[in-house]
Amino acid sequence: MTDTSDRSLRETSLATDPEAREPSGRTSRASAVDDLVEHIRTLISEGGLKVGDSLPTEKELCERFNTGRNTVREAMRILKTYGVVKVRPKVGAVIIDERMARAFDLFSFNTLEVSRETFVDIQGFRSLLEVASFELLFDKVTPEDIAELRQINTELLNAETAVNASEIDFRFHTRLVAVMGNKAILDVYKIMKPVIVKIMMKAKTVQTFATVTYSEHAAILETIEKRDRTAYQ
Amino acid sequence: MTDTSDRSLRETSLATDPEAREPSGRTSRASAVDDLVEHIRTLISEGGLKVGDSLPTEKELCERFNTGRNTVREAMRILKTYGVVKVRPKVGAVIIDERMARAFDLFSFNTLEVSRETFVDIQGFRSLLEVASFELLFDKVTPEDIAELRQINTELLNAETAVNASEIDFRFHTRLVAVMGNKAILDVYKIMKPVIVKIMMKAKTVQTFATVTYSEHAAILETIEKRDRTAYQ
DNA sequence: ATCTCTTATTTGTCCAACAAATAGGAATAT
DNA sequence: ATATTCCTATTTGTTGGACAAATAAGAGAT
Repeated sequence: MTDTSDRSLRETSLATDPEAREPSGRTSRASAVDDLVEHIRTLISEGGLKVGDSLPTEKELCERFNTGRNTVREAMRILKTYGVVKVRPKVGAVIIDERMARAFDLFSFNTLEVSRETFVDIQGFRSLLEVASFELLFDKVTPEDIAELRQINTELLNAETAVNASEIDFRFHTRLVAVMGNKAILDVYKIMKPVIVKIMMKAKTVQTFATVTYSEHAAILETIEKRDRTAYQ
Repeated sequence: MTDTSDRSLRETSLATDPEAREPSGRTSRASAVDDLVEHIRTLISEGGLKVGDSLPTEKELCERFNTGRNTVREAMRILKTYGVVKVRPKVGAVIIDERMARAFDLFSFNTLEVSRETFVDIQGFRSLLEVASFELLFDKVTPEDIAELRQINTELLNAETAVNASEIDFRFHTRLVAVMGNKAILDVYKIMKPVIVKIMMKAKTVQTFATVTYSEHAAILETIEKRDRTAYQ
């Protein structure tokens, strides 16, 4: 960059402190990337940057912190994964705050199989969520919502596989939750999708979906339409 | 790597589908890095890899998916940030599952303020959760639970700062949620802790915590003890 | 058999080049 | 003068190569 002589002695003057920089308290002293993330972090807080503000360009960050561009990119990649910045070509990195959504994204990363306990827990969580939200639905639901829900439910009759039916089933319930207009709840619900779909598929055939599940949905819609609160449960 | 001729035509054969690969449903078609993350993800699930197993080396990933090493590194950086892999020099990347810890890290990133919408949504979600869980509590709660809850509530009287009081307040509610014995709900609740604490602190002084909040908690405990379901709401 | 040292492999960082996207200005047409 | 189109410079996205740092595994010495 500015001078080409020092490859090995990397910036030591700007480093805050070598130890205990990692959030998780890793033992090893921070890498250049972790250092840089920390620097950018202080850059944001000390500079009083808020959502919507821009960060310096990659090149400027290279020069300012005397580091290579790939290092800058890896640091930015971390921030992007955190949901703290959003990067577009030519525009650069602007600060956002989608950390909540990203936090829930973590769980959609279903590389590991879901343990039986988690399975049960999420099932409980789901029913809790839906029962609780039922009260709210009455105040929020519109005829358009109901029409759309009925449409989705109809698709259930034409589903060819159980997997397909589960997806539709999930869409029905997601749409139901969406009526509440609470993004946090919707996010959580979406994140739990893989597990929920599994739950729905468990011990259900295509016929079951087309008959039992369909009827249940229809009953729910009727109940909502009539605002018949006591009929639920 | 294997062939040096094609710089521009990047592998299209292995790509699952270009659209709607992002969890958050972004519009843009996936970048090479996002593609690669997806590939590695399927590599893990289809290969039946579990915690402790190793991923291919960076070079092997380059060759297998016909991509540059920096792209591989950015993809791995995402996985590291997710808490799904742990990378050490010479050893390579081994699969871990520290997603929960990483979820907490997200909000320790306290440089940003929480946006107003998130604020409102979380508040709604929280009350929903707690109202809904109330029913379940009656069946699950033990005298030990109540004693512990009362102990926590007492601490509220001795809190010196609003921050301190908020923490205690959160601990009370967390403990309440914990009574349900549903880990999924508890996890979600913990993840939202920073936001919830902020909500609790908003427009509350230490006096408020010591009087109003304390009384509310006490009332909740009494209600639970009496199993007086109708008294709630 | 145990220890030490070397070596080969792998990740970490930097650099340079080019491709792709695009914001902003220049040139042109109306 | 205004609007449209085109061009250009800037910035991010991707690739390849080089070297440094860490270290697991094997070779060699005791």
